[in-house]
Amino acid sequence: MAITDSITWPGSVANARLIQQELAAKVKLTPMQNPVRYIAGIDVAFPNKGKTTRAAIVVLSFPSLEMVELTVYEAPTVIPYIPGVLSFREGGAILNALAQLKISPDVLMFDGQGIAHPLGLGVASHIGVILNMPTLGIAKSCLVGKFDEPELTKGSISDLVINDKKSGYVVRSRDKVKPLFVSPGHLITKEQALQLALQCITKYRLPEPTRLADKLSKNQM
DNA sequence: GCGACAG
DNA sequence: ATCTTGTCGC
Repeated sequence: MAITDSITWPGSVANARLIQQELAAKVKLTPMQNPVRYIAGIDVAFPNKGKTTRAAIVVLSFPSLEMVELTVYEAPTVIPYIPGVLSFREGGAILNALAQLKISPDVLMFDGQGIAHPLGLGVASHIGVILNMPTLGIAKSCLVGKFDEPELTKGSISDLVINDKKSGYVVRSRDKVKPLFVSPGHLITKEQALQLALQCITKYRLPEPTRLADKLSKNQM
């Protein structure tokens, strides 16, 4: 798919936060209008002791969840992991990987947060605003917010509350596993993000898009 | 000052 | 996240 934008390190964490603040103001949680035919799963791994940044993307048909395309993009790692500014570490490689895609997905699912972020701009929201397309975040742990532990059975859900606002959901995707943190990224409602996540969960903890992207990023396919 | 902290 | 093999639990 055609990508014209890029993400580069702003020089400091303070500058990164300023940019996040600007972009966060552009996030729209309006209902996704078009039907989802293709959903992409995106994840990034750091092999070679972290020296290499490898972004992996899989495109699945929806709701059948059949893999129809996959791509990987590698580059030297430039930014260390700093909580809160993850998208600047992974964003560049993700955009380059997306540019290699032949099929244009209708929505992008990320391994990380959407708006459930200190400044309201997790990696899913950041990429969504830049590309002006629907995105959602599926994180494996909590970054910000309060929540009641969901029941231990698969399908149990509780609200993720940030600054007294219901911003996303905590989802038990399998019996007795650590819950997932679902939040909308851009151009999608939190309810739609939850429904998409639920429709992509099969027999594993992670939903198919990010589960397969994770495997691909680690050369396990 | 202290603790928390996506991947 | 990464480095790593087998192994315990459902």
